[in-house]
Amino acid sequence: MDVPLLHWPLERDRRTALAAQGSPRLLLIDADEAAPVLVDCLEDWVRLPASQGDIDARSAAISQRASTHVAERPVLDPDGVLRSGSDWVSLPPVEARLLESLLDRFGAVVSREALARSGWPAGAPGRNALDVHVLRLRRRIAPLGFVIKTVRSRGYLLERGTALLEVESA
Amino acid sequence: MDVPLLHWPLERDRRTALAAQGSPRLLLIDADEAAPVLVDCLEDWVRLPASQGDIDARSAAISQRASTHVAERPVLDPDGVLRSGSDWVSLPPVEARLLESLLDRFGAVVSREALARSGWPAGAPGRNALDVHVLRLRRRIAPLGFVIKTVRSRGYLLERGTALLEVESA
DNA sequence: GTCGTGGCTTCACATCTACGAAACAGTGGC
DNA sequence: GCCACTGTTTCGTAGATGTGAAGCCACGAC
Repeated sequence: MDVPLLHWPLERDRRTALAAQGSPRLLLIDADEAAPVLVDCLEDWVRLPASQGDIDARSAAISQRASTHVAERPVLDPDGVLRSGSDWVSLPPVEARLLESLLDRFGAVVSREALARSGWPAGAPGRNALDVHVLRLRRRIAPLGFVIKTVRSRGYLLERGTALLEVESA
Repeated sequence: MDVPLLHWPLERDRRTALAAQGSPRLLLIDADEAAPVLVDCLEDWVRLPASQGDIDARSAAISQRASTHVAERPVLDPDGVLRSGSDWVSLPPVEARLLESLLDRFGAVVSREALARSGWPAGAPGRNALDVHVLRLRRRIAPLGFVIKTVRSRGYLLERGTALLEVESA
């Protein structure tokens, strides 16, 4: 709901990071700074000084757009392409099957056993294979704004990322 | 290209009309007027008095969004001429048939097998012929701003190129 | 507290396959 | 003969999958 406010051009890197992960953001620019070039619909800017009302209005507009543009859950088409909004990534066969399971129970826990069965119907390979594929899957879907949470000793759970916080500490 | 400017709330009806037909617009609101609630991505507003620079910046952003939102795809003549806007390229027979398939499923994956069938209805030549023709097709359509993405082990996908960084070699 | 262990994460590596790209050659129209 | 179109060979590279090992962390035993 809250749209992160950041100063422009001071927090240029943060803006780039947010844009890359498809998160909404509102740029606050100084009185004498040139207007930034917007990169997508999830961004807006206000020139300082600005009233709280204006800032709130623009935040609300961005939030609304974000909810229109970014679906609650992604869609996995039969070709292994995972889509969310206008973004997409292609998933290799094993990961596509894993994600299909997670998507069937979006927001709920899927046990490791169930995941392994859907990933390898003919029987799982080594014990570690599932872990590694979950790791790879996590990295692949991160740009779309989704995360796979671990529920220790229970399984995994797919949900939307919290979008607002993360700025990379490199 | 030009985004209509209209006064808010004076031209309320005009705004409604433009919104209804999906046209972009920029609202100019008086200093003491509350910020309007935006209805879609093709709208923005500035509080008066505003610099021409700010107005231009927001106009440009709206224009850009408008062009992004319109799922523009190229058109393929029966003669093998591919058109997009005012640009066109002529495609040789095999490549024209390949592109026709990709265009039928614009934005979605087309399998290599399906492509091969449409390119060579009588039967595909060597395994590599498709790769080479996709390569040639890519180079041919690049100037029009379209790209063919590879979805490994699944097929190919036609979509619009991302950036507008026109490289015109004279 | 500390220690150990199971559960999970991450990296490094090996293998195999799919794809990309250049270079070359044959064919046919003009 | 020149040139566009087509197809083939060949080589290089990036992606997909699996395995082993190191490390971190929570939690219970002590």
